[in-house]
Amino acid sequence: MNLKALAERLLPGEYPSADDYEALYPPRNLPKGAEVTRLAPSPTGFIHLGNLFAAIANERIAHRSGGILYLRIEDTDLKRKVDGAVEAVIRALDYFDIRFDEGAEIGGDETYGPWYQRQRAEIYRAFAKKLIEEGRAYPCFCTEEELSALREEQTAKKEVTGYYGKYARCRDLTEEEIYKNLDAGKPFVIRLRSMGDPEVKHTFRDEVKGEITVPENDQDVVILKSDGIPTYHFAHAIDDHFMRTTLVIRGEEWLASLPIHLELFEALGFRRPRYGHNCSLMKQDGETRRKLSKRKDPELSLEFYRKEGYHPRAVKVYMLTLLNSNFEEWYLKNPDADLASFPYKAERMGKSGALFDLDKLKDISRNELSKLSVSDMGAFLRVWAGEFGSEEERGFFADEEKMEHVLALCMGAGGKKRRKDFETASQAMDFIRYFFVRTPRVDEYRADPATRIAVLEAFLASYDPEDDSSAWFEKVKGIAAANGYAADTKQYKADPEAFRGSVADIAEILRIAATGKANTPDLWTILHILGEGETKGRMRAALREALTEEIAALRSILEERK
RNA sequence: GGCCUUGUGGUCAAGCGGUUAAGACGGCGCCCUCUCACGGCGCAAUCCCGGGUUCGAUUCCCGGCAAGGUCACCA
Repeated sequence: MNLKALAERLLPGEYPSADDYEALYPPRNLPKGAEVTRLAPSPTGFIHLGNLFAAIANERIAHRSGGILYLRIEDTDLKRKVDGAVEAVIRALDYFDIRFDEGAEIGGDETYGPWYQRQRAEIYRAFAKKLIEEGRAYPCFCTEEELSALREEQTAKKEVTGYYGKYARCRDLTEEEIYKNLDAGKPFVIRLRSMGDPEVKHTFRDEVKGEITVPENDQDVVILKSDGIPTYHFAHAIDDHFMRTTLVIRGEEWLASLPIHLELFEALGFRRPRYGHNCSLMKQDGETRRKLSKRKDPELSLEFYRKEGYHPRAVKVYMLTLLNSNFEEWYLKNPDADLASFPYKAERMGKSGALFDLDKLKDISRNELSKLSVSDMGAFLRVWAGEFGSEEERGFFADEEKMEHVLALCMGAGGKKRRKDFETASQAMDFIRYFFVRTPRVDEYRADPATRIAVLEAFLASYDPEDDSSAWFEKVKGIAAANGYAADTKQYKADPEAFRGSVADIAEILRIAATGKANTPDLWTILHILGEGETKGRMRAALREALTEEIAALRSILEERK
């Protein structure tokens, strides 16, 4: 068979030679040990936690080694294209401090571009043509119906499905048959003529999994679709070769197609990059665990974290603790270090899928937020409220000085002991709400209305906004003593029978009266921030409430006596 | 179903033939304390199962089992 003529008929025209391309995309001039990694999303614009997970790994490895991280867009499947998607991906990753050195929409050195696969049609065809000339690829005229019939037949016979060996019908078409099909205008795809035998296994060193065994490929996979666009597999081999990728870190769902890729590199005569297949994020779903899915799990969307108001650094730290088993320990020792200084290692990546743990993320989030300065926290919350908050919440920022005092209190700023009251921006805004507006009571009083009346009246009578913290608390103790409560907890614990309770109970009445909550940061400071008018107003409102309850109680007693 | 991968407390995990089997989150308890948060201390909880190899296996080998992934002209 005249392969040269067949190739010309299938893919007519002059194409640059392999050597031309080698010269066009020369090996990169990088220091020894520098890794070239990439992110190669399809342009759906949707980037989720799983993508971020892999992105962080690729970014760290490239930049730790003094190498290059680039962005390639795998737009070979038209159905997936969404406008503005590439910008969205770049923006989403930038939020987590992931910056590309080159790639689609990045600018900079154009040597290894273009980075949109659709714009690279020529190079794929050139190499497909070369493979046809060498007898390593051939046209296939099978229709989709024929292929699915084949699949059914194989399934029924419990044989491996696919286009291989004796099932690869177009593999041994005669020259005459091929040209007859071509003349009839039948659409065709180009398939690899596989030389492998799946019974033959090779051991392969994966950068994250270690030694793995991989069988040879025997599938005559499609390399060029009928529209002349390459499949992922073919584009991967050509692009990662000519973009001079040194290390492909990708999800372990690709492990199954590794044999195909290895054969492709071999057939093309390319030296293959190293591979690292990372595990995917899992989620507990009833009895079993499964890969986090875009449709079922809102927490997979990066948008979820922005809406909830997780700090990007918290998400990144959590990803890193899952990604590198020694990160957490390192971070514990270097809590203030730049994340970029962590010695990231591919071999320290987990081999098995980690369950996504929201509790852990929340803990990390509390820690990260507590490290922020008051002004950074203010800025973080303001930006969040601007985008996701309510009108009311945006109003909280009107009085900057007050906001600063509130945040300083809730973060324990200036003091020796910092607080960790804030978990996310949305939770924080809710947490500080009572400073700005009177909120409905969320916790119940333990004390009866009569006691509350006595305590609140005594408080109001003795309240002096000029009191400092200790003078103020002395008064509270006085109120406790006057009402049969122990003035300090130790006293109460020593002899619980002797008292109705302790200062803690008195403080609780005042706390709920002022904030609606039984648990808050330091009460004196809160009252100080609220100011004299608001403090008295809230105490009086609580007093009225207690009086109303008491009157109602007395009435019902009266009713019973009648 | 075939093939590949993985299997240490509820979760993330260290471990690389001999350890009281680290640490973190979560849970529980105690201390600190006007509540909470912070901080401190402590407790419960783990080597998937069965065979080997070995003086000795969580660790090495074999066989099960379980979980995950994958079997497209999608990536």
